[in-house]
Amino acid sequence: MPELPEVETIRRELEPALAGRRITGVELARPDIVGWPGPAVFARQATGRRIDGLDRRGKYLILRLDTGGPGRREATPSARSRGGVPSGSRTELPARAAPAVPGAGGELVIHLRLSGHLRVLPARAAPERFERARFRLSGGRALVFIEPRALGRLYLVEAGRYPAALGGMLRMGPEPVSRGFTAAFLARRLAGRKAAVKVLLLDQQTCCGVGNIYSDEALFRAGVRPDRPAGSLSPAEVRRLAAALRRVLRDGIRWCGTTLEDDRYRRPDRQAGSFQRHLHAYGRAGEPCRRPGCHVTIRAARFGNRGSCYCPGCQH
DNA sequence: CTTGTGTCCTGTAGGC
DNA sequence: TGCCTACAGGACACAA
Repeated sequence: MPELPEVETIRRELEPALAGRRITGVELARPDIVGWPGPAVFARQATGRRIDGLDRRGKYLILRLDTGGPGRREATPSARSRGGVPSGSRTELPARAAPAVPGAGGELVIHLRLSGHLRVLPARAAPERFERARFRLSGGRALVFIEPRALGRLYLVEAGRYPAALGGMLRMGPEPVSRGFTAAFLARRLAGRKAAVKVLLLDQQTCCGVGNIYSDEALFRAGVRPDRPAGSLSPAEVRRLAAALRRVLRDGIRWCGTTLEDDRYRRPDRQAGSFQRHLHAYGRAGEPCRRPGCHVTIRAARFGNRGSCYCPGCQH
């Protein structure tokens, strides 16, 4: 499942292929994956705009778009349907100039949720299995959004102006790989809370970009059990946890993310990431702890309706 | 404000 | 073989 390191890997690997390209058309195989605004408005307003660069915030990937203002090239209308696609299963929207959006340009925000993938393919490539949306680009290629579970979402907003559907973007805490993410900040977030520390780590207001894999790994590295009441951590444990979060996420980026057998995450070029080789806790229930000298069996448990794995020998 | 639960969505795995 | 259920997971809505 794409968490911060996976989304950051995708951002880095897609940027060269996307930056400077213009969106010449949008096809929505599943209009309901558009979270904001309505699918027709989304497609119309995305069309014709240039991708200036890619950003990431937490698990959100952001395609920075130009203003769609003066000097914008009129997009080429394309009613040509692609071969082999049953008409009707796909909403083909006419490409038309969007009304100029005032201000600093737009953002095409993508959340991959649990199983979303992005690929850059020849524009006329046959539809991928589970393809939900396709952005045709200048230069003869297309950005394809593939999402088996259809929980992932696409949003189109004016830069920085997030609707309620994207309110999490505004409430999100500091980037855990940045200097703004300090032990003092984490301590404030955990102080006085009775909820399991694992549950709070998954809260994007506490540690944005963290999901189940990296929270389990950070807790392992910090030597803290996931079910500890958050407020019960000592200052030293909070410091270890803040450092572990930062390091585990950086390591995840260094190894280009975690690709498990279920293939829920792959890099845009279909290569696997390799952080799975460095996992100590996540997905290892029933296997022996990998820490030298510790052979305790990794245990599985559920907190806050979520699976967790931890080592009873290393985590207290 | 905090905490817990339900919802979305669909492929996969397991039981019988 | 085939149906059924449980499960996975992130984010949000809602209830207590």
